[in-house]
Amino acid sequence: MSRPAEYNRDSVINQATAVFWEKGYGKTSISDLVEATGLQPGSLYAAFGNKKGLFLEVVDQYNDAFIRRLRALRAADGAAIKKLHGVLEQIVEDACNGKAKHGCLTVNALLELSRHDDDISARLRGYNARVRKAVAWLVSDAQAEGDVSTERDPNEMASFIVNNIWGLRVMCKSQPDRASLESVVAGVMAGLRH
Amino acid sequence: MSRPAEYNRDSVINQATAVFWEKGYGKTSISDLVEATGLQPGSLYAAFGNKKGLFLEVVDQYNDAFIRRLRALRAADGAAIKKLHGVLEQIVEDACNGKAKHGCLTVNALLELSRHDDDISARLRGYNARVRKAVAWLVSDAQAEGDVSTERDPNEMASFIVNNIWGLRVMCKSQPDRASLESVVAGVMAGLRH
DNA sequence: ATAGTTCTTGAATGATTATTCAAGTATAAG
DNA sequence: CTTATACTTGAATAATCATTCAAGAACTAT
Repeated sequence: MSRPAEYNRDSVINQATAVFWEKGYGKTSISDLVEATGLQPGSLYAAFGNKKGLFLEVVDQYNDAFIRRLRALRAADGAAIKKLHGVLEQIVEDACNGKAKHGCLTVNALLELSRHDDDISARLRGYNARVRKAVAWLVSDAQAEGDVSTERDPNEMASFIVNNIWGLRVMCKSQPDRASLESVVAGVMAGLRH
Repeated sequence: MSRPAEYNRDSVINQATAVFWEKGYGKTSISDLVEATGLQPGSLYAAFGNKKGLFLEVVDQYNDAFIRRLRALRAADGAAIKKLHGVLEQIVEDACNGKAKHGCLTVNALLELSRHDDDISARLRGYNARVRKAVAWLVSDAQAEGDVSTERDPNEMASFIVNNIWGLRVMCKSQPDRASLESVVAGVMAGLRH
């Protein structure tokens, strides 16, 4: 019935993710995206509407991946407290080996755009709520297993954990030493136990 | 010998601070700064070199003010643990009453520019170290007063506190409820005690 | 083979940007 | 008053940007 598209939508999004992650939204030009994806401006606009539309799909895919990881973690074997510790350690590890030198796409986007763009800030707020929920389930498990204080609500403790995750993702942009990051993790674990 | 300048340098920096804080670096145009300061482009460039030069002075002034506040706090009367609690509560309060709806100028700048600009990221790294030092002194006082666990180094505990400060300043951009923020503070205090 | 549909191309558009600079202006010293 | 010096003005410059669109290309169904 019609000419088939030559590109694969998911891989275009992945290629765009790399550019947005490295340069940020404002500093990524359509030219950059044309170069990274191999699509001409016309095709990009036909497929995603505009620059913001493409960015929203990028952010969605990125966020969904993180939330899926958290949910899969809950279903896996092992103590919940170790899973929580592992999430934080992974962030520290990524920060140290340079994998996170661009920080977190979501946090970057939130700080860059939330002032100017209600679509994006609403989407990121919703994402934040889902992450907190996923973490709260892990906290709840850990409480049931006796590894986390039951004095406070799992949702409140999840806020505390997520706050530290976001802090770490800011911190990792200033090339910190591992000791500083590890002491953040130690502080979080101490805060959870009591 | 020459025509005297009609502007006051500090008040120009203050006016520029308001614009950069609200709009971010990239979205602040020279036109915005001309409007806010009353200086024409030529005068701005004569006084500050370029947009980045003005921004650096803005960031320096903003950071120095926060560090001065921390140091003054140490010299003031009262228990150190209450001072630390007060710093966090102030951030929560600002986040709730909308005073911090633009977040933290420094964190915003770090995330927006650290990838592209070594001058700015180096400056912000130094600033981070000074904040951590000032907080570490307060932790050290609180340990001496018996309100904070002595099991860990004051510098490490300061990293944990600063991480949460940065987290809060990210969080406050997504219009959170007060309960979430308060539970962050509760988590930090629990982490310090044990 | 033809018609219909969708995809691709990439130059053109119009807006916005940081920065420069030549001309004009105000002050102080001689 | 004259001259030297420094500040102020704001239009001009040259670059970059997101977006559009008309023309050409590829595929399917009939």
